Amino acid sequence: MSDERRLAVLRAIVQDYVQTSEPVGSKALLDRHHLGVSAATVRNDMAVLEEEGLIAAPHTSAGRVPTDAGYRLFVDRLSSVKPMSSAERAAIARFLEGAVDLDDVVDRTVRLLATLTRQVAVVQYPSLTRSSVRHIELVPMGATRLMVVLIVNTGRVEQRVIETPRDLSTTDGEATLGLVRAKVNARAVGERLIDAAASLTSLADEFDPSERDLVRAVVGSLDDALVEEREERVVLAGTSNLARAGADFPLSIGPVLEALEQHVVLLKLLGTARENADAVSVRIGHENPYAGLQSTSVVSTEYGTGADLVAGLGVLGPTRMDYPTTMASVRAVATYVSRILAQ
Amino acid sequence: MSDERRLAVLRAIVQDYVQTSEPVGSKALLDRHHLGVSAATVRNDMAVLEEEGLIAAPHTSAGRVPTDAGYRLFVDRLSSVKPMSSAERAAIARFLEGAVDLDDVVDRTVRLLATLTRQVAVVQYPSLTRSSVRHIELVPMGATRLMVVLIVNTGRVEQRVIETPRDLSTTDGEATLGLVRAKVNARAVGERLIDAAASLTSLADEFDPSERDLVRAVVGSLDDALVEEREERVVLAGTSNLARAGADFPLSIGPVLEALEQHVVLLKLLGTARENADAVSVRIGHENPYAGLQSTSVVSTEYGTGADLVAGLGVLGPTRMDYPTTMASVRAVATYVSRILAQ
DNA sequence: ACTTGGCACTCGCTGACCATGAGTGCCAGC
DNA sequence: GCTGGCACTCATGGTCAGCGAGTGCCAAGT
Repeated sequence: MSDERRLAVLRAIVQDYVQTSEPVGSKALLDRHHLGVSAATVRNDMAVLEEEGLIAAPHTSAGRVPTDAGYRLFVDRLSSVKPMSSAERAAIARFLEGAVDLDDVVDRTVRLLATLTRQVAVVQYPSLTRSSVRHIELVPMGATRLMVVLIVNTGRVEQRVIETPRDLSTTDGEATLGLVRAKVNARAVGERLIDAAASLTSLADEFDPSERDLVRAVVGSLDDALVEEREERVVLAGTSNLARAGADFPLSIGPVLEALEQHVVLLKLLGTARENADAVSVRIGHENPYAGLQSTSVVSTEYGTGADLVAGLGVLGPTRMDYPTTMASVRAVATYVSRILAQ
Repeated sequence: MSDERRLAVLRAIVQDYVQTSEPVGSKALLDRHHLGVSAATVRNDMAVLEEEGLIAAPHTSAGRVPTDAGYRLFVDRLSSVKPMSSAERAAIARFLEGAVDLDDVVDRTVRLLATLTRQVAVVQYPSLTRSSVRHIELVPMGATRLMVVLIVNTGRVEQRVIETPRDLSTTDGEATLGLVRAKVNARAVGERLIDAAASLTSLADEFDPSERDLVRAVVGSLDDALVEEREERVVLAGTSNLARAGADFPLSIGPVLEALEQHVVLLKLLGTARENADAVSVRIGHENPYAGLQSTSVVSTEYGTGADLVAGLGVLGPTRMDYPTTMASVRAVATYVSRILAQ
C-alpha cells in the first residue's frame, strides 16, 4: 500500500520542522516537497502517522511535529549519514594536526565538534581503565615525602604525594627507593591498569619487614591512582549553543545545564553508547534515561587507537536536530581524532 | 542635610530589589523598613537619587531599580561583608579537607563556591608563572623517545614527549641521560618558572658537542612547558544557576554563556581583580570590559599560599545579587583553600 | 480502493478596548 | 523640610471579536 508514501511524508515533516522549527501543515508541506499528491491525501496520511504515534499536533488546529518515535524512525530508516565534502574533511584534519599534547588534542576536538555541529560537544578523556602502565616514577620531595607519578600509555599522568614512614634522604634510603622503583616498574609496566593494581598487591612480601611500610604506602597510592574515577573525565564546549536553541526546550535550559554539570551522567551517556558497534549511536528525547535530558538528543560514538577503543565523544542538542549532518560530523571527528591519537 | 537618609533609602531599595526582584515603590518600601518618614518624603528622596543616576524607573509608573552606579555605592559605602557563622566556616573547611590532590582541591573549591553562592563559580588554577620548579624528570620511552616531566611546587605536573637525536637505550645513552637530568635539576629546581627558562638556555654549552642535540631538545621542550599558557586554566561550576536567574538578563543568557566559554576572558577578569589589595573585588555591570557580561557582576579575590599569591577565584551572577553574602562566601572560600594549599 | 476538491469547524493568535491599581510628581499646608 | 492629598501616567490583565492556518470528513471522481 501507500505505506511508502506515508514514510515519505514523515521524512518531509521531519526535514521541514528541523529547518523552520514550526509545526508543519499539509499545505506548507506541498509547497516545499513535490510529492505527487494533493493536500487532502497528505492529511489522510498524517492522520495515520498520528495514530501510529510518529507525529503529534501541538493544538487542534496547528501543523504536526515529529514525536520522539518519529525521529527514531527517521534516523533508522529514512535518512542516511550525509557525506562530508573533502574540503570539510581536510579542515578537520588540519585543525586537529596542530595539537601539542593529549590535553590539547581533547581540547581541540571538543571545540571543533561544537563549532561544526553548533551544539554542545562532549568528549571523554581516553579512559585509563582500558589503558596500560607505561612507567612509574618515584620522586623524593624532602626527607619524608614522596611523589608517586604514574604515566599511562595514552600520555596521561597521575601524581600523588605521600608521607613516607622512612627517611629517604640517607644513602640507605635512596638505595631502597631505587629498589622499590625498579620492582614496581617490573611488575606494572605494560599491564592494563586494573591488572597492574592486582599484581602490585603482594609486592610488599618481597621486601624486608623494615621496608614494607614504605612499599605499602607506595602501592597504596598507586592503587588509588589506578582506580581513581577522576580519570573518567569529560570536557564540554558549545554550551552557549543551548541558548540559541532556547525555544526548543519546553521548560527552560536549566535542567539541561544541570545535567551537563553532572559529569557522571555524561559519562554514562557516552558509555552506554559503546554497547553498539563502532557506528554512531543516537539517543532521542525520552530514550535518555535522565530527567532533564528528556527533550534533548545525544549523538555519540567511540574513538581511540586501533583495536583499543578507549573513549566516547558526542554532541547533545534539542531533539529537533539535523541528525544526518550531526551524525556525519561526529563520525568524521571521531575518525580523525583516532588517527591523531594513533601516532 | 538629609543626605544620610537618602542613602538609607538607597540601601533599602537595593535590599528589597535584591530580594524580590521587583521594582520597589515608595509605599512597599515603608512596609518593610521603618524609616521614620512618610511615603511622600521617600518619593522626594527617590527623585533626587534618580537625578544622581543611582536608581532608575523601568517605566513611568513603576517602582525604582538600582543602576550599576547605585550598586557600586551600595557595596562601597552602604554595606559591610556579612560575617559567616562558625558552623558555615566549619562546613567549608571540612569539605575542602577531603581533597586528595591539586585537581581535587580546585574541583571542590569551585563546586563549593557555586553551591554557597548559588551562582556561577570560577576558579583559576594556581598559576605556574608565579610558581617554582620542584623537580624535573626524564623518562625514556623506547630507544629514541623521551618523556620530559616538569613538577611544579604547586603540585601541578606538565609533560612532553620528544624525539631524541640519540639512542638512549645503550648504557652510554643512559649515562648521558643521567647527567642531563642531574644538571637540568641543578639549574632549575627552586627557580621561578620564568627564571628557570632563562637559566637553562646556556646549558648545552656544558656538554660535549655530540650531546648538545639531546640537551637542546630537552631544554626546548622545557621552555615550551614553562611558558605554555595552558597553565592559566580556569574551572567553572554552577552554570545552571544562570537559568534560575534567567529573568535577570535583559536579552538572554546566550552572551553570558559565550563569555564563560572564553577562558581568556575569565582569566582577565580574575587577573585585573588582583590589582587591588587582598580584599574582595567587585565589578558591577558595565564596569566589566566585556560585552555580554554587561548585565552581570563579578565578585573575585586572590588565593594562594602565603606571600606567594598565585591565582584568583570568584563568582559571576546578575547585577541583582546579594553582594554582602556573596562577598563573604568568596572571601571565606579563598581563605580556606589558601590554608589547604599551604600544607 | 484510493484520491481529490470542497466545506464546516476548531482554536490559537492578534489587536482593540477597558478597568484596575501601583506608583509618581507636585502643591499647599504645617 | 516634612506631610497629606490629588491628579495623572502607564503597565498589567481580562474580555471579546476577527482572522487564518489547519484539520476532519464527506461525496464524487478515477
